[in-house]
Amino acid sequence: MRRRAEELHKCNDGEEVEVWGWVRNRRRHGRLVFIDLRDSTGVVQVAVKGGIADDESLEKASSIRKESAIKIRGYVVHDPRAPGGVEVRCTKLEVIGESLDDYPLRKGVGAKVLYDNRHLYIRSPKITALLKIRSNLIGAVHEHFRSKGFYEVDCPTIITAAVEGGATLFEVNYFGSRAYLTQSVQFYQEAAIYSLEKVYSVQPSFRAEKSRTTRHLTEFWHVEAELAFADLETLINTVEDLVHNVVIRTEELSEKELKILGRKIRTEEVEKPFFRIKYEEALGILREHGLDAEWGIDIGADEERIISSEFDRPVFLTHFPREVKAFYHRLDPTDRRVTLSADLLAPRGNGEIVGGGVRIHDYDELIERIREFQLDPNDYKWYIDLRRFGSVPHVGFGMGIERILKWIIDLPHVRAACLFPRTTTRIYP
RNA sequence: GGGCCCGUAGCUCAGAUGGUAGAGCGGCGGGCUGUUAACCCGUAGGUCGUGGGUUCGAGUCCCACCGGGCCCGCCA
Repeated sequence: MRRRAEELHKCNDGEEVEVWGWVRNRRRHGRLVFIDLRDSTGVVQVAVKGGIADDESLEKASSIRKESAIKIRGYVVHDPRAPGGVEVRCTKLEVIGESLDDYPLRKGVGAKVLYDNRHLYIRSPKITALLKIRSNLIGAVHEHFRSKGFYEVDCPTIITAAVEGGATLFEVNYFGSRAYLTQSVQFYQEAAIYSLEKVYSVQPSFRAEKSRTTRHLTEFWHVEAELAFADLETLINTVEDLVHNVVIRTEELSEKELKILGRKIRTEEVEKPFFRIKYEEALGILREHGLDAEWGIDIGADEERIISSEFDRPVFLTHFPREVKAFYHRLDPTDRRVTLSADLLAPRGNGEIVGGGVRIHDYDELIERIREFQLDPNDYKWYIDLRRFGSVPHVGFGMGIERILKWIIDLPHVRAACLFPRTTTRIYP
């Protein structure tokens, strides 16, 4: 009977099993060969011994290359000398798909080799664990939104006008006319709330900015949501619930994978409530740290680090000046210098993980803000049109999957959270 | 767009002050029935990223380019 690597410790001594998988490593001792056999559930040691296995199997075990796919027939033995306390004594080894060359990855290879061989590197137990955690996290996002009455919508990724600015879009030749890859599905979701009221999506966004830091990807997975009949307070509570529940749930689902990675998700970091400070208060904190924080400055990486190091839980930064936020942010009716916006900073200098705010629902205010940013209202015709037919106050936000992962499992770079990352310098494999 | 750093064997790296190259791992051959990134013995493998310059002589100094990494701006 075929067994998975992770099931073998539950088997009785002497139980006959088949294990199918890939040769992770091999150690030869003459007529005794150890194979670390890997499948999607883990790694198990196979002992191929002369006298137990037939000579053909022993010879094959002795010469087989790393990452060859093989089928082992044998019996289970609990043996303290085996890693994990259990191994399979092989009676018959069968090759399914042999490695045709020496495997290019081994201990000690550098980041470039690993990313050049990402198609192979993702087989490693650590990357396998990481991909499972990512899958658990995205599952938790869907669980959360569905339990809160949101509908999932699927929005186009080929668009004609920018959401943020103009300079950071990837251009696409669309049958001879100019189109772009989307940076955000926000505008489409804003349309969808007039049908479904509460919507969310998980899909890729594209940013062409030539940013080369450990927090940037040119293609990243974006959780976005939009809510009708909502204000800033509702937005903040919605984001707080989402981040709290998703991190807690991911930790629950990923116990085994976290052990493999040697990581611990600090669930105490997502205890509610998160901190909430206004832009103006943030300037005060910066001044206490000796910075010349004038009204109107944007909160950059250095500033974010200072602010987030003041708190041991995530911090909402709200009420940014109108000049530093995109045109669609609603101005605060009680102080028109600022927007009703909220960014969420992760602890320990992990920076912005969520950006959101109240959207402008008033027709005239939207036109005014588009002009203020020297954009052409004709580029946003249908978006503006939404304000002409039953417009309601609404809010929305975007959250970066890879940034959440980088934060909660201490990754060195957001690209480590991707199956095949896309950065300014990497589009292959 | 701005700043800093790196490129030497398949991989990870060492090669002060200029004198034409080394180690470990991996590969290959041999040995080994309890290893855990196995070990032991032997062995092959490099126009030093590319192009140009300085010099009697360049892996080493200078310039340009290519490839990669980090930080900032910008963002999730």
